[in-house]
Amino acid sequence: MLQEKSLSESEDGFTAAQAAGHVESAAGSPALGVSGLSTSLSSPQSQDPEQTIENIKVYLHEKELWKKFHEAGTEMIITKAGRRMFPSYKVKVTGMNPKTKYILLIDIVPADDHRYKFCDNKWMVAGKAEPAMPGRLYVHPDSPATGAHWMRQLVSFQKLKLTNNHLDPFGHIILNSMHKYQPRLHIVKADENNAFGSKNTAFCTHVFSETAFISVTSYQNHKITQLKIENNPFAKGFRGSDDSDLRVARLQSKEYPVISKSIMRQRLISSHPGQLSSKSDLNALHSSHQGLQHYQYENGAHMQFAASDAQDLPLNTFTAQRDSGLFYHCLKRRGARHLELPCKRSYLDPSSSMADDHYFRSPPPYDQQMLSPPYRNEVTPREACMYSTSGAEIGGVSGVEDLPPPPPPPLSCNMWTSVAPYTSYSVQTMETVPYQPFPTHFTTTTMMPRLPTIAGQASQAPGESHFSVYNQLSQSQARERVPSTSFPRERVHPSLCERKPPSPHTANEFLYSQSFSLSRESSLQYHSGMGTVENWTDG
DNA sequence: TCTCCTCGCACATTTGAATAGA
DNA sequence: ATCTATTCAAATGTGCGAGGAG
Repeated sequence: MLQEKSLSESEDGFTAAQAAGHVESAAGSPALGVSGLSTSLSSPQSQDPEQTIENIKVYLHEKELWKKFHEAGTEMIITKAGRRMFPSYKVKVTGMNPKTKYILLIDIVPADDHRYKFCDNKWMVAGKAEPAMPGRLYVHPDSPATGAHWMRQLVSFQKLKLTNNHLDPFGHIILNSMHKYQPRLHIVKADENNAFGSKNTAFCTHVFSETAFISVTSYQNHKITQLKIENNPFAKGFRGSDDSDLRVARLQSKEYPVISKSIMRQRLISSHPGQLSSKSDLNALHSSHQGLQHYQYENGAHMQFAASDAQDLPLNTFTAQRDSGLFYHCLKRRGARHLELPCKRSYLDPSSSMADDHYFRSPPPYDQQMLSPPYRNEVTPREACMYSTSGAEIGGVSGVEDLPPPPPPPLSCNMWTSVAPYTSYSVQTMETVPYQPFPTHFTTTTMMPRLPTIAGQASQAPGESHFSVYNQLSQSQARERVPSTSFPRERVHPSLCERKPPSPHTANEFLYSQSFSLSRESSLQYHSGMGTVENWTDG
């Protein structure tokens, strides 16, 4: 998995905007059973026209499952300690140069600037979004690795975690609850230092519209709960049987199975079918986006987004909201499973989406919202507040393997940054809520595991983006460094909950932060500042 | 009263160390 | 001594639901 080290110096920070070239669409491959959007930037470094980065194609794994969730309105739980995404983000990558090293990373950007609420069994705009959470990147732990490695098997980001803890010390991606987000996959060509800090760094971005979701602290839509339980092995305990129903009922000191609140809510909602039609722009959360979007980078590079197999995508979703007059028998565990309830018809009913498309044609599709003209927010002053290690400057430093491990990240200066909403598309929308400006910059923090070296961070001039580097702690490691209140689980021994300096053993995992900037004019632009990430080695 | 969030719980899977056997 | 397979406990990942904050 890991490759040979390269300790030569790099020159500059990650300057994506310097990566000239264009982007082309990538069609899904039915043979692979996966498909998705694909965007890429060509690189001036690319020598082999057959192996340029724009030839990389990415296919979303378990797309059918994603679509199921998408149709129901995907929700992702966020917790203080961090929660994995389910379905997990897994992709099949092709078209890489087998010998070239790449870095794969994910960021999650706001899909719009709204806050939502789940009302009358549908998502509705509840106001303006909270200030954007500090943008963070999740770098695949295998990064950097050769194209052969990435293409050998599925690339899984299942360990990515989402949190609503603004002070999260673990490097989890920080989100606001009840907000809509869009994950994006970035493939960055590693430079000679196995980093992407050099000039002419090539990268491409891939967006799968069906992976968009609303972050919640508890599930709002019963359909999503059921889908999670049915598909997530860890939730198997909530899959009921008659026996288990009785067992649970006994555990709950009830003679008979009970009906959960969610079932009751569903029942209530179902009894008011007239309220189920939706004007929420979230209704469109799941309509497919077809067509190609073309973007120009400030350096002249172009980018296109293509719904590679948009024909496979459902026209829309939130089936429950559509079939207002219909009922289905929903099953509920914890006592209520196998009780026939007057809920709406099953969301698994494949015919439902076909029959009820018209319910969603009026409101702007969710995808279209994300395709809406970008908006601009204030750039928060916090953006300039970045954690800086005591190590060497990021830029142009090599051989930092010899540096002592950096101090643990403070609770969190660099985390207060703004995040640009997802603005990858720019088609007109029927959105009735006017878009607000979106920030010209957003800073992201990158987790860089398995890196044996660490580099410091250059000071940052106002308005400039940069990288900051510090230890990325594994969950267990991090638990040893934060107050126990962050981790209610009893298994965390109190004595382990004190903050303490990272040991040399933990120094091989790093948390990088970097800044991207997005400009309204170019729809999607990546700027780099003075900083750079150094020595992404294979340790 | 309502919405949203936190926390502890039970249950399941995953992981990794210890052990046995070839 | 090494490698592989098995076992088992700990760690981790789930949704549920009570209760609290605002």
